[in-house]
Amino acid sequence: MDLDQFIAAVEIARHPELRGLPVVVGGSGDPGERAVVATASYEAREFGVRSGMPLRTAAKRCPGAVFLPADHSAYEEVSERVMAVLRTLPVVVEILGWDEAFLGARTADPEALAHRVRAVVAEETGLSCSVGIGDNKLRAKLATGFAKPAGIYRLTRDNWVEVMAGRPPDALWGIGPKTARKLSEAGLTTVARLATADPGDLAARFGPNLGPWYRVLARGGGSTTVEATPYVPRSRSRETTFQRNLTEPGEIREQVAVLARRVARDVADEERPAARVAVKVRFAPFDTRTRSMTLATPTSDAAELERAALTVLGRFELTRPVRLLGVRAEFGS
DNA sequence: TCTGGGGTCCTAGGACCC
DNA sequence: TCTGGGGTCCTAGGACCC
Repeated sequence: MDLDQFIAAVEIARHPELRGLPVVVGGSGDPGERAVVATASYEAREFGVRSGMPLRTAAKRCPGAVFLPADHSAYEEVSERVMAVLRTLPVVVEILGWDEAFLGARTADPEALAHRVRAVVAEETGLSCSVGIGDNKLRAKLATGFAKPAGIYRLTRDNWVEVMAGRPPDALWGIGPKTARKLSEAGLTTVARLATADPGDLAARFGPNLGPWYRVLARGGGSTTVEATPYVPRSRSRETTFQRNLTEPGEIREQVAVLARRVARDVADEERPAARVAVKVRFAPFDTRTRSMTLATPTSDAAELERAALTVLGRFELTRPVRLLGVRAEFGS
């Protein structure tokens, strides 16, 4: 189940006068700032506005769009309501993000179940969603994409080859633009070709695990286990892109301390100590580096985490303007 | 006018140990 | 005078996803 234009839909629900208009959500709602599009309504997408695009670019492509600030807590609240509705159905719910979940079910009539999912979500939340049906999670996930918007689509071993064979490898979930380019350099320009590629050659090009895995993906393989077990985070992080680059070392240290204290609050909420601290520095124009250290003893103490972050920061040479700083805490295994 | 924020997992090299 | 094989941990970076 994947909610249609989720963030834009939440905004339209509470600002009904925006229905039918191009709406772009992202940053603090000022198209002039350093920020990107979180979601664009379908009307804005008509103008070529896409998620991840700088707000400035979106404003150029669609000057008439309504720009709204991202309101994370509002989206989280609506998302939780949707997930609660899904749990009232005879399915196992595995949350994949704010707007997505795997629904595990055995049924002779998956389309009937899918219609029910769409109807119940619409009745209880007013939101539209799409449902993909698959005989494993990969196929269900891809089917959801074909179901959009507001539809249902079935992708199984029966129609996998017919639907997928001629598509480029980055149509698969887990193969992005970089890997697609490397695959095409090896002559692997379609899912069909990747499905019959030599596993040894793939291992040599992409690593012992990833390489052969790509071939499995191309054959439509994947897990069928849908798990409702609550998600246990491996790390918590905070980062900020500054509207103006930082150049003063003292200011950089202060901002890292601020981020470290926010991360420490998140760590404390987890009630598990952090075992590792990493600092990210993005130098202008866009050169990103990370440094990290394993703590002598895992800790949740804010002062200790701040000290560790500043120690790691000290290993950077801060002679260039900084556009982003980030602090991440990793939990032990 | 460049390019958010919050995550996960994999890879590879070096250190270190037995 | 030349040196193996296996394992784990640490670290940095890359790629991908929502």
